[in-house]
Amino acid sequence: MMNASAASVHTLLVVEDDAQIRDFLQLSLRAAGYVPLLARTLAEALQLWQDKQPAMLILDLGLPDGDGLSLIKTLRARSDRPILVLSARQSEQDKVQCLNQGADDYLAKPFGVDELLARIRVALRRMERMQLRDQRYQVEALQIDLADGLVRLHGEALHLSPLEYKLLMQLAQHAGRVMTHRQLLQAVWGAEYVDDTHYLRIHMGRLRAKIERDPAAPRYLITELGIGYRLAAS
Amino acid sequence: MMNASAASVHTLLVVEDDAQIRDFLQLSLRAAGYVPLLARTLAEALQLWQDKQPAMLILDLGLPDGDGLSLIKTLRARSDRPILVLSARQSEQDKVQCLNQGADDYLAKPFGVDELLARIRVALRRMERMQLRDQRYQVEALQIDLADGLVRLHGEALHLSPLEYKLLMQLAQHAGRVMTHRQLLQAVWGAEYVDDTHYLRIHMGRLRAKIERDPAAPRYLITELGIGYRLAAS
DNA sequence: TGGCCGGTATATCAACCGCATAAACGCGCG
DNA sequence: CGCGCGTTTATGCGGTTGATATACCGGCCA
Repeated sequence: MMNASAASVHTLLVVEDDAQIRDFLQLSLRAAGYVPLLARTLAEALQLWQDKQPAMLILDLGLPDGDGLSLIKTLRARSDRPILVLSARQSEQDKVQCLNQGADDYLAKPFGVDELLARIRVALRRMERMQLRDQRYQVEALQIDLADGLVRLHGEALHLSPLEYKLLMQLAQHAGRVMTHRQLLQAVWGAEYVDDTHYLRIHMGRLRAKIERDPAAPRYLITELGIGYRLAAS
Repeated sequence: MMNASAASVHTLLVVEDDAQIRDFLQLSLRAAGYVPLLARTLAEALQLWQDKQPAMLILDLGLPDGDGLSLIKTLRARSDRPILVLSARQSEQDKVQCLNQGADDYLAKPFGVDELLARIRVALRRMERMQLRDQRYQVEALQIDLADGLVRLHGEALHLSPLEYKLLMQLAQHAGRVMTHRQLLQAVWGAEYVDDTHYLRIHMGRLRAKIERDPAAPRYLITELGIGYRLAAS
């Protein structure tokens, strides 16, 4: 059985110029089960944001190379992900300005780790509710709602096992493109199972039995010989 | 600063026992274009919440007639609307506890009006993105009124324990969609109970005993193996 | 054409894990 | 004290999973 917590590992972008605080944040976040990405400057932050697409931003104001507010505005324009601002400044005006520009929360230094973690949790919790909203995949009679966690065939829901569901979601997220055996095994079973293509065959078979009208001549779940599998695109 | 347009006038429930602060909040909020509803006690608050369905809750901790935390848990179990906590207590533990139980923000006294307004704006802004769903749920003989908190089976109201009620409301709010064990535990028991799935099983069983005609073959309360539960949609 | 072979699909079955249910316990409250 | 409710403990059941075995299918070559 796969690890449940592995599914909800969040990547957090931390923008902080002070090396000491940066280390402190890195350790705390990692200890709490997150994957922190560290940036020292706004430019670096923007790069990482686009590159890694972290779940949220933790931004320390007062960076050397520019105004933190501009980063908030920029990111808010592109994404709905949570932004939490840390700052040494206590002034109400600063807070109001940040919040108005699109920040979701503002935490003044000095703060406790526990409060920081709690506020991160709040932000992520809320985001998860909104996030899976309009992700939907459809080809012919097969329809996959990631939001509802439902898979429909000719309109009526069909029942998948957790593993089959994971597998199908994985394919649906890269619909139309080939996913290699290794990729699928890595994503569904974990890194240790990367070579056991055997598992894949079995469960692909079971998936086809439920999804395909004629499993011997699959219309949705295409096998790419010697490479992997692919979910047909519209 | 411009006012929110008249089209989006928001009703805010303010729970505050100190008359002076209450007046102050009332005036400030009204001046900012909101419609404040005032409550002195938890009972009153609960009543107004069900009655008027305000857009969010602003809760002062330390009320005379009970624990504010319980109100947070109760409301969070029934609704996704924002909860902002005000408190004289500065301790980190208080903050963490509130945030874990489902509060969206925590503002320690003394605070400035502008910051309060900014944080309210953030909460409402975010909420508007999430579309609230219908306040009534019905499938076949099962009918749930989220507004007045009534559950009917074949037309006649049936009695649920507070916990069963919370559980069912939570499911009804996301009717048709799978709710994970973690989500349900977080919403009903709190963030600390996120891993105790056995609580869920037991109380789901009791819910089914009251709701389902044949609990062994549930029609409304569907279990999604390895994932969570789902209230069947029409 | 027929046989071999790598890669792939299906069948069967046992072990295990997650789930449901029952029943006992503890606690607050009238 | 007895009642209602939430928690804890115990136990049986069924679905899911993965191991093993067997059948398939196309390409290649003699």
